[in-house]
Parts: sequence; structure tokens; C-alpha cells
Amino acid sequence: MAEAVISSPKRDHLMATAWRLFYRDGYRAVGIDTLIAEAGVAKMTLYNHFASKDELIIGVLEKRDCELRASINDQVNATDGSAAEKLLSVFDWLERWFGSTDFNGCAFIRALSEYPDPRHPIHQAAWRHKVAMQGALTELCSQAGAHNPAALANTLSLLIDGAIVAAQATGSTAPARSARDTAATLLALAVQKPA
Amino acid sequence: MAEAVISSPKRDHLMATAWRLFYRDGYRAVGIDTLIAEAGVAKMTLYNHFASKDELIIGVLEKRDCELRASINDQVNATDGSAAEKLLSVFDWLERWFGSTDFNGCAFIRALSEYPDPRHPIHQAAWRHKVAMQGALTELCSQAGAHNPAALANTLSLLIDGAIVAAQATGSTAPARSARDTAATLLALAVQKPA
DNA sequence: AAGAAAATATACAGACCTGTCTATTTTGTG
DNA sequence: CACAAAATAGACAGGTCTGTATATTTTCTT
Repeated sequence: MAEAVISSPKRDHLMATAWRLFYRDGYRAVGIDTLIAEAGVAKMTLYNHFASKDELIIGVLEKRDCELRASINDQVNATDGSAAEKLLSVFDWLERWFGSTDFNGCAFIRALSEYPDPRHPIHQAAWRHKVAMQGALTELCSQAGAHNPAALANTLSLLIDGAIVAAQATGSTAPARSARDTAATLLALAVQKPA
Repeated sequence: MAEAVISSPKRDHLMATAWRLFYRDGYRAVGIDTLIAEAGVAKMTLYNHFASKDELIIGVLEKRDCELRASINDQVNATDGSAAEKLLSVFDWLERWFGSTDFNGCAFIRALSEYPDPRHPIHQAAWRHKVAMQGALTELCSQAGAHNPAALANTLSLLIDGAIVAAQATGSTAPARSARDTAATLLALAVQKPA
């Protein structure tokens, strides 16, 4: 018995294919027929695992949210040195991401773009990811000794999202370096000064 | 004779309606039939003025690019005070924008999101806007006395785009304030120090 | 008022969209 | 082996999509 239904090979394979196509081409741009053809799966298999395309998109985003945060966490844990160095290593992670061959911007920013209505469940799923990321960043800022960790995390979030957009627009990894340098400056100020 | 075709009432009206719908709902989400119904115009009128939906989108983006830069320019010129204050007034402009009822994120970031292929003409039109904005920002940074105006403008761009994304995700104007505060700090450092 | 240009309504092509239904085959388990 | 669950192919419904064709009417200019 054990939980059942929560995971199955077909379902996982469907989610992996969906992620790849949605991230490459966009959510509205990829149709169900394209998706199942690429996954090599019958249409009813998809609709037995997901109630609708929107549910599939939300599932993909939630899975990506988990993986992303786990990956960043690994990077931080693998970084030796001070809490400040750990925090800044997030920007090294960014730089590697920007340089990867399939980098195509942030799936969550793109979801916000394609589903701008705040009441739309996909919009909300993307928003939840942003909140979770801010929370993780705040924790890192706190450990790095910032006097106002939430405020610093908030500002670093702006830098990160801005860098992602710039990297997507230009195809360069340089924005990660700019963001990292600025983050280092801001962190130094946030540790010494209360505001 | 005089130039002809470059502007006409129908064409302008079509572009205005297209802008409103595309910005509200997304580029792929709005169909031609919806568009012409909303504009109260025959389909052939649209296709006599624009070769395709993509051309219409590009036209809308280019018009928006002009208007946006003109609006920011007005804000800067209307701001009395030092060059630094003029530069920072861009963030006041942002805050007003975020607070406007029809704010829905950045049309260009959303275009990048929906048309991720760098070879796509819509993607390229959005990219051109980003370049133009950086140029204008660099000029302002230079006048404000930054030792490396391009570098500062680059960083401020990250803050601005990050703030736009955050404002879109949360529906709050607060990111403009965070970005402004950080910009003020960075500007002060960039004026006194060479790097 | 006459002729040219622009805009109109309408139908159409051909493709794609999400989601459902059914009947059959495969797969996994006791 | 036998039974049940899962996956399959394929058709189908009812829309929507972009773009074209055509024939008519309106608008502008001279």
C-alpha cells in the first residue's frame, strides 16, 4: 500500500518530459499532443495521472521548486568557510546555472508572465516558490550576521531575479558576477551597520 | 503624400487595443479574433496594417519602448536637485508604476518569457529595449559622478528588473523602496570609490 | 459628383487546442 | 494461471488559432 499514487514511473517520466518542453518553449506553447508524443505515452495515461494541463504545470513547478532549493542547499553545504562565504556561494551556483546549455530563465518568473492573473493557481504556485526562496535566503543572511536578515534577503532577491532576467535576455553569465559583487558589498554593510 | 502609412487612426487604435490586451492577458493568450472584436475592427483591417500577429506584437513593444523611455525622461527632467537625485527619481517613477491599477509586470520580461528562443524577432525586440534602458541609465550614472557609470548602471538594472518581478509576484509597491534604498547606497559608494 | 482608397462582413481553409470515450492490450500480483 | 489494474490506440467533440479570399460598402480626395 504505502502512500500509493504519489509516485509512479509513468508519472515521473511524464513530469520530466513536461518540464523539459515547458521550460524550453513555454507553457502555452506546448500542447498536450506534443507532450505525449515526446513522452511516448497515451493521452489517457496523462489524464489518469493529472486532472488537467494546469495541474500538470503546477506539479512540474512544485517539483522544480523542491529540486532547486535542494540544489542550492547542497551548494551552500559544500562550501567551506564562513557563513558569509556560504551565502555568497549562492551566486556561484547562479553563474553555473546561467552557463548551462539548457538555461532558459526562471520557470517561475516565466509562469508569472504567462499567467498574470494573481488568482490563477499557476500564478500562485510561482508565488509560493518566491516566498520559499526568500525564507531560505533570510536564514542564510541571519547566519551571516546581518542585523536585519529579512531586509538583506529581500534586496538579494531583487539582485538574483534581476540577474536571471539579464542572463536570459543576453545569454551571458556576467550578471551573476555583477550580482555577487554587489551582494558582497551589501553584506559587509549589513553586518557592520544595523540598517 | 508625406511618409504615408506610418500612422493612421485605425492603426493607432489597433495598437492601443493590442497593447491593453497583450499586457493584461499575455501575448499567446490573446487571439486575433478577440483582439479585433475588442477593437471593433474587421480582420482584414488588421492584416492590411500588420503582416502578422508577430509583427503586431513587435510594433506594440517598440511603441511601448518609446513611451516608457519618454516617461522616465520626463520624470528625471521634472526632478529638481542634484544628478544623484535625478537618478534616484527613477525609482520613484517605478513605485508609482507598481501602484497603478493596471500594473502587470514588465511587457518585455514577459515577452522574453513567452518567446524564449533568442532568434525569435519578438525576443530580440525585447532585448533591444533592455539595451536602450541600460544606455539611458548609464548616462544618468555618468552625470551623477559614478567612476564606472556602465558598471553601476548594470547593477541598477538588476535591481530594477528584480523589483519589477517582485512587484508583479506580490502585488506590492514595496520592492521599489527596497531598490531605491539600495541604489542610493551603491551610488554613494560609486561616487567616492573608483570601483 | 466621380473615382480611388480604405474598411467592412462573412466565409473559409487547415491546423491545433484540451479533454472524453471506448475497446483492446499489456502489465503486475496473488 | 487467473484476475485486476494500468496503459494503449484511435476516434471524437467542440472550440480556437492564424491567415486568406471575396464581394460590398464606406470614406476620403479631387
